[in-house]
Amino acid sequence: MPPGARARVRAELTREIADVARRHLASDGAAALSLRAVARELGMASSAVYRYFPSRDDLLTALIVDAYDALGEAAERADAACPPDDLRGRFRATCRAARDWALAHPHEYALVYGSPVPGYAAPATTVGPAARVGEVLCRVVARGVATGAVDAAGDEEPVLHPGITERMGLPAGSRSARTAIFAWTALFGMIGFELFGHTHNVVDDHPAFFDRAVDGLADALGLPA
Amino acid sequence: MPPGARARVRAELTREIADVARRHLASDGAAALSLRAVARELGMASSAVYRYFPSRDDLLTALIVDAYDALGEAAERADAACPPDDLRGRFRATCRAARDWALAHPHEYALVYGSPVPGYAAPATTVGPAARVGEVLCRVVARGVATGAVDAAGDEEPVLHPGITERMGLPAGSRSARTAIFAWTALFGMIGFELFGHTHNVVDDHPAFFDRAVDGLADALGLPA
DNA sequence: TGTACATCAGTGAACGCGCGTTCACTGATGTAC
DNA sequence: TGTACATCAGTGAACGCGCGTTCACTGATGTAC
Repeated sequence: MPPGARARVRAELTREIADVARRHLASDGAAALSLRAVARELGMASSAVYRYFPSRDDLLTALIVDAYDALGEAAERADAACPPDDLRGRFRATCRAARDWALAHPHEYALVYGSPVPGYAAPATTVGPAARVGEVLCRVVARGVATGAVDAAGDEEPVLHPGITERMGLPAGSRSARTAIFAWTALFGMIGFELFGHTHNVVDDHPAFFDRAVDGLADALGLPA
Repeated sequence: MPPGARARVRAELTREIADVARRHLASDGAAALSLRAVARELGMASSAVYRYFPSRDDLLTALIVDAYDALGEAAERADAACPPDDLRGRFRATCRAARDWALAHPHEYALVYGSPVPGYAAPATTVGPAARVGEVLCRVVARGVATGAVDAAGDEEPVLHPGITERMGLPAGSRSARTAIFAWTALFGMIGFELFGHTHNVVDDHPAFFDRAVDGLADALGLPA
């Protein structure tokens, strides 16, 4: 037996616990997630879960990281499936992927983009995964800058964090960069409103509404049609 | 004594309970709101609260309605303080009022625009109050339509609920109406992202970022500068 | 290869907590004659 | 104006629940000689 035999079993069960927790999250929401219920479903004593996750909050953190990663990966794959210079197509595909993922995983979406869980402070581990969708959008803009398709003027008073504009290859006072970040917030605003029912009796055809709005954002960014 | 003496005391205490509950909500969030804690703070038996609110959910509903109303009133007042034909000014003032209110009442904002409270179904009572901010924006657009400042073309495939476009005095396939609803979702997207910390280390100057984004939305709506 | 020991997974009982809601009740406040 | 009665506010005990976390423990799995 390899020395990692025990470790592998351990990793397996850790994953299994997280899977069950994710399913509970998906059906009942974050507030209803309980260590005891997860342990019950796995047929083990509630105390045994503590061998794998030191506390409920750590389990929650794992789910948050997983949700960000799943959403981020969906966005990245959609983007990667487009020709690199089809900027508008990449932008559209990324936005759609985010919406599709959110509609398919409403509770996981709510966990990361809804109200902060009371008494829970997100650790640094979540920062990287949380940034993935935004970074896809940044890369689209960066490509546009490189090929000259995106306006690189920087005549505004800077409002963004310097690292963001830098990553897009744009000056601090860039209108394009600011618009990209706005598009990012607007994207999740639309998704959240649809998911949480605020557009009920307001929007009839959600997919079409979304697509047109995304095209409007692409226009604002000056992405070639 | 007037016959309403008892009723007045009753109304007073009902308000007092809601006030305490709102303070608890403001400091600890919706999930932590408990009938017992409210009763404790008021120095009464927890069972006594049931004379005023038949259940925890009814108390929550009252708070939700109050939050929507407070936000709606803030938006309406900001709008009303502008000259009726200063469309861009009205739009800007409404958006800013919404942001200001949200920043001042983060937990109440989260209660109504964050994740849906698990196991809670919003009753019809909340529908009217929930629509107030959106209706202010509709009225601004409607005014623009009346004076000819807003583009009244309707050559798109309709995606909105008919009642919405009707209220703005626009045809079903109106680009302006669709953009207005998009602006509404984008507005709350920005506010939510700022409030829930997603723009931390992304946006440095939030008020300036917000103002420029709002101006961008006003541009998209074609509101005269 | 075989034995002695250390490591680790998992158990089950318990602690202490707070919650929403119900119920039979005591008094006080209003109402009708 | 005074009394008999109904209404209502508020009490306090109780029910039943589920939670996160701790702790001393039993066995099984791996390790070192």
